[in-house]
Parts: sequence; structure tokens; C-alpha cells
Amino acid sequence: MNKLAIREEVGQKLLEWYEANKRDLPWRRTRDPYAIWVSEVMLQQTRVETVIPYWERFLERFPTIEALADAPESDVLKLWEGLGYYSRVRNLQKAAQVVKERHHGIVPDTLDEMRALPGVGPYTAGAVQSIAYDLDVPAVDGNVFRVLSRLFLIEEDIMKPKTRKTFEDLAEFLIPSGRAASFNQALMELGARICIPKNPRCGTCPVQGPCKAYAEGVQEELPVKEKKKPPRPVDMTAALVRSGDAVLIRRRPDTGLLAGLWEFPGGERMEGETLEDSLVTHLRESLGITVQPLHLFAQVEHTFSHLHWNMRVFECDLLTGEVRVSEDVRWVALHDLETYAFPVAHQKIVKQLGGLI
DNA sequence: AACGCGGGGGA
DNA sequence: TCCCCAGCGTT
Repeated sequence: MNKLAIREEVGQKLLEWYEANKRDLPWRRTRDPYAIWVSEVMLQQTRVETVIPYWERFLERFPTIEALADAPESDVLKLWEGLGYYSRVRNLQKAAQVVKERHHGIVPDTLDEMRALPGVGPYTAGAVQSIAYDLDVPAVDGNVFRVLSRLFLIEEDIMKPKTRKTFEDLAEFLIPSGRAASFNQALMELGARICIPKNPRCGTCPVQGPCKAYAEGVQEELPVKEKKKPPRPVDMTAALVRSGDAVLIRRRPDTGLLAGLWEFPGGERMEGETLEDSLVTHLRESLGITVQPLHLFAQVEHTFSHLHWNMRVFECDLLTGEVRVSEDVRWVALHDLETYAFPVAHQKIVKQLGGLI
């Protein structure tokens, strides 16, 4: 079969399947480009079921571009707490400020203008432009990589940057004219529900017929992907410093891991250092205070994609008379901790503190 | 091109 | 418990 005939068949079969099988997701009930944009950013590395409640709360609290642009960053992070990859929402807010100031609060309706916004790459730009503005542009996410690699038996490593153009060109070629919104979502929906990573449901797949990987029986071997290395183990310390009903917390720096979130002060143990010495040094250097670790309060394990924290939390005496509080260092009553955005690793500590209230 | 960046679900 | 899921920015 020639290329144009396959394009015809895949387009028709996928659109038909999608119309009959698409899930009723909240962001599919709106045409608001901003609301769709928020959903795409949340969905970047997070599954649908997780995103739904976050999206509802976020749109309720920040219903417009302007509301998001004008909000305190701490409020924005609090609504993102637990979703991970916090730079996503910091960039989203920066982008909202650009849209407010330079685009009259209207999400731009061209690929190039959208791509120029912070946090907007080829996928997000394509998804928003096609879904919200009906532009015939591709939106290639991990699902689409998987579906197309199987459908056309493409064995290039999808993790390699140069491979992206191959898939984008193919995805664009396949778009039935004027139907990018449904077609792009159909490809992703197929990847999420039928053409899944393990044990794909080829028996109920609408494009089993033209699928080259299925014909060869190699669907389980695709897509080809380089293995990533295991998380690096890191010994962490954290201090539980109490004063009456309050505990000492600080805000993490504006860049790097967990930027802008709050935590119990501490840090990475250096080689050859004891946990206690490490903790004392960290608090002296970052907060200018001297503490005496008393006893182990909790041990928390947390795995990131690239790190594994083994965090020991010590209850400490404060030897310094006074702590210089600031924008980033605060005494907070136990029952007020919930108003601050913490990484999940530190939420585990907060949870254990709950027993003390 | 290589690396940093979180967290959750399913087998 | 182990293994899997990946877009974007920075360097």
C-alpha cells in the first residue's frame, strides 16, 4: 500500500475511533486556550487521573491569564504542590505575565509566538495551537512517539534529539486537513489506552490493519529507547528546630531542585562527614545559627528520577539566642505548615509532626 | 548532545 | 518491590 493510502486509512480510522471512545475530560469541555494550555503543562509528565483534581483547583483559583499573572508565586506553588517539576508552573506564570503585558492577555495564535514563551516547547505549542486554535500542526508527546514507532516500525532511538524531526514530519503528514485537534488527541488517546508500553491491546486497536510492528510481531520491542541511569544515592540531613508551638522552615533557592519550595533546613552530607556535623555546618552557613542535634526524629526515603535521598531528621536545640527571620526563613506554628508548599520528601516529615499536635 | 528536573502507577 | 512513564531549559 502506498503512503497516501496509509495516511488516508490511519486518519479515518483514528478519527472515527476517537469520536466513539474519547474520555470525558474536563479540559475537553472548554475552548479556552488558557485552560487548555494549563492542562497541557500539567499533563507533560503526569497522568490524566492525577491531573484532573489539580486542574480543577488551579482553574478555580486562577480562572484567567491575568489572575495567574498577578498571583503571588507562593500561591501558585501551593496549588502545584505534589505535582513535581515545579519549574513548569514557575515558567507558566512567567509566560502568563508576558501574555498579559505583550499580547493583551490573549494566548497568541501562532506557533512561533507561542514557542517564544517560557516553558513552551514544540509539544506544548503544537498541542495548544491545534486543540485551541485548530491549526494543522503536530503535537508529538511520548504517546505519539510510541504509536508512530510501532505503526511505521521506526527503530530510531526516540531519546535522541535528531529523531524528533522524523516523528514531527510524519505526524504532520498524517493530519487529515482541518482535523488536527481531534487527530492529535486521537494519537495520544490511542497511546494512553490501547497502544500502551507493555502488553498493548492490539486486539481492539483501530489501526491494527496498517500497523507494521503488529504485522512483524515486534510491537513490544518498540519504541527503541536508551536506558537511563539509576538514581544517585544521597545522604541528606534536616533539622527539626522547635520554639514553643513553632518550627523553623526555610525557602529553597529560586533555581535548581525543588526551586522556591519550603523545607526543614539541612542539606547533603559531604564525604567523610558525620550526619550531625553536616547538619550543624549547613545551619551555620545557611542560617547563621548554631544547633545541637539531640536525637533522630525521623528517617525519610525519597526517590527522584535522578536522585535517591536517604534523609535523617534530627530534633535540635537552638544554641544561638536568636534566628534572623526573613522572607525565606520563618517560625511557623505546626497547624500553619499546611499553608506552605513542601516537596513530598518534606511532607513526609510534616506528616510525622502531625502526631505532636 | 548531555544533563537536571518529581512524582505516581502498575506488574 | 521493582520497573516504567518524558517535555523543556540549561550548559
